[in-house]
Amino acid sequence: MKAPTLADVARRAGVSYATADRVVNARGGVADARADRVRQAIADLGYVRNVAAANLSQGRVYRFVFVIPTGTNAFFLHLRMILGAVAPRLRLEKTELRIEDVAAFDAPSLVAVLRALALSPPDGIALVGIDSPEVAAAVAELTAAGVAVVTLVSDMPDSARHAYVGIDNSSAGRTAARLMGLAHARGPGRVLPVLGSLTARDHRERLAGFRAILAQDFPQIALLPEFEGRDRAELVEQALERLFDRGEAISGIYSLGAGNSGLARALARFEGTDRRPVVIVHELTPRTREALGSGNFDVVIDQRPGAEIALALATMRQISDRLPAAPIRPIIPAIIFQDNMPEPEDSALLEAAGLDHTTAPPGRQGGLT
Amino acid sequence: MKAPTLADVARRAGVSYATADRVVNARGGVADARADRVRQAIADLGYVRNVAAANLSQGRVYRFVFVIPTGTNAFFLHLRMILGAVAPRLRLEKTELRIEDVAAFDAPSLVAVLRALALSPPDGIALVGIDSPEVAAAVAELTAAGVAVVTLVSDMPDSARHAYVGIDNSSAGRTAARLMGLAHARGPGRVLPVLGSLTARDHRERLAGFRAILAQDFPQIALLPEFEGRDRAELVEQALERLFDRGEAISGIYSLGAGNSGLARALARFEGTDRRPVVIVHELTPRTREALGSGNFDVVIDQRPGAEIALALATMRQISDRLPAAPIRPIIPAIIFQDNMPEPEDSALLEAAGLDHTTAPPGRQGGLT
DNA sequence: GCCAAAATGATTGACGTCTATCAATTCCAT
DNA sequence: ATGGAATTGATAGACGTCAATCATTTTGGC
Repeated sequence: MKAPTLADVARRAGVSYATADRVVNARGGVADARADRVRQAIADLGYVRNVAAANLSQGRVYRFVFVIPTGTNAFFLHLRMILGAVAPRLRLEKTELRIEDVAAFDAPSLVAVLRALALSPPDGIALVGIDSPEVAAAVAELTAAGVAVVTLVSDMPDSARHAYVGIDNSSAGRTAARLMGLAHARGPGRVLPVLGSLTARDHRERLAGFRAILAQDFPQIALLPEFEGRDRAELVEQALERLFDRGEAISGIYSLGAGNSGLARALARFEGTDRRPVVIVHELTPRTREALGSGNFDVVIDQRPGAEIALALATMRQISDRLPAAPIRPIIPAIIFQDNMPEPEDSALLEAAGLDHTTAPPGRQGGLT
Repeated sequence: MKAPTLADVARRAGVSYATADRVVNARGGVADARADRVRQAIADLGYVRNVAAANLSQGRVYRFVFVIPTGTNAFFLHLRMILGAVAPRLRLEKTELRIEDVAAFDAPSLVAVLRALALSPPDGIALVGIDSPEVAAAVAELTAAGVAVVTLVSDMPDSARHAYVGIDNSSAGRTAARLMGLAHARGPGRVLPVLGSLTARDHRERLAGFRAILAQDFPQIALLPEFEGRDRAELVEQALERLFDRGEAISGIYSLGAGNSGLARALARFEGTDRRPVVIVHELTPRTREALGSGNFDVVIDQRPGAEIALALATMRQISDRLPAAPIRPIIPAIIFQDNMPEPEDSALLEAAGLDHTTAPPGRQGGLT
């Protein structure tokens, strides 16, 4: 009834425990015929190695590295904060987290970091994908070396990464278009997309999805040429000021990158009027949170960095444990209005910070603590 | 550098391993003075018991029970399907899942089930809350007996349950109102709420949230009296037919319970016209999925049963492990349009059916969902 | 048919915890 | 002070795996 152990496998295969162990841990020095019998026995019994016992015996520690872009991008700052907050807890689970900095949108820099990591390879690496053959090559080297590699936020589908952890960006763009259309009811409009850079796959995909649905279902809404703000607030602000000054009629703005504090500032001129465009942006940050609350933004599409980190960790651990990979499904983004803003994580994290691990079992002797 | 063991604790407290063990496992028979010294040593060293080692030594199996309402409610059928699909892989993690049936909306029946479970108490129970003192009493007995109890989908805040796993229903109602308002642009309208039963806390909360935002931000939208459809499709269908026949001008429908196939049928008459009301419903099911796809519903608010089950399991396991409880945050519902429907789980589940495991411990650290 | 090389078996000590048993020591009431 | 009870210590076996060692058997080349 209970799960078979490696001893059971050995018995069934008619070999010694030592031989069975040589096979499962690929130590070599086993004749093919015997190795096959062992593998057959594993299949017959449905043996799955007990990872907890294995880790216990080895005193194993998982070493995972997150490679995160530097800069003032609020989303990545948030990601860093969450990583910092979960790190102590993870240490209890024998998992060490490290953050490596990398310049944003910079393939050579990312390659350099990855090559440096390859020198003493960790168990897993999570990185924000960049479309570049050089990066793909570095990833291939890492996976070949047995490192679990997952792309975070932005994928590299043509690389050897084990999995992508993030939202379906095309779907997010379509969702934004649907919301924009809904908000225009059946009336006409002119909508401006603002993005960071078309070289970023996630931005490209969002824009494409957005365009597709607008064209398909909302022909009465005109699409203005997109503005590349390089995720920098000043650039976004200036560009919008210019457009507004020129008297452009803009009924909606879809900001699918960062730099939204610039957007918020540019919108200040509509305060109190009812002529503010419908505004849909990505990522819940202190700024976008505030703009939502004050009624300056309408919708935030948030990729839930906490969920992404949890999934990335679980995925890397699973690969490290040599377990059959579960299919990874995309993260479902949160669609947030002023009415359903989740509590900021900070408070919850603080709460969790002061914990006591000492409590006795609730049953038995009433051990008060 | 490495984590302290119980032997370290004993040494530091100047007691034997046996005594330290008596304290952490509350076996009794330890003088207060000594017990305090042990607890002090635990605090000083930051000792956390190694759950994996403990479970290994005991050959421990977690036994968790989900108490799920019977009937044709598509959401609960879906929940059952997911539970069935995850059960095999959970077995690899020494976790046994059982489903107990209970009549829907029926407090006495739920009490009976809980009392029966109390006879040989499992490690954890997840149940759909019902507001009733008798149920609360039964829950209190279970938690007192050391069972981890979580409410699923609908909470019982005044009971002794350890945690609630589900969405913030009031927030969901507000979100629905915001979407409804957006879709009315600035024009007037008349909106009909359809719900299952006002005795269900989740339904009550959704309705209250919906009303609050409509009243606050969309005064031009009139709120029709809500219809209680008891989550039954025929009742919903008949009621709507009657209203439509009577020529009621209805610009929006918020269906916050089940029975949405009836709603879909009643809406058939608007096919091809542009006079269909804006329709917002809860829960992604085969029916609502189809209605979204064919353009008969506009929005589905889905509480992501898969995420709920994963969080419920992680929570029950954590309580069973006597670990400091991480703050549980509400599940963030998915807001789904025809453009961002996730792939049906079935295919992924089939794929995963063989082997794979991982329930990403999503509640792990505050903020990870 | 001999020898080295390769393959296999047997066994042991970790890892950290739980459970159990038994011996030794305190404590307390009489 | 004495005896019984309560407390404390010491220790061993089990859980399933890994890593290592050493002994034994088989294989292949000549």
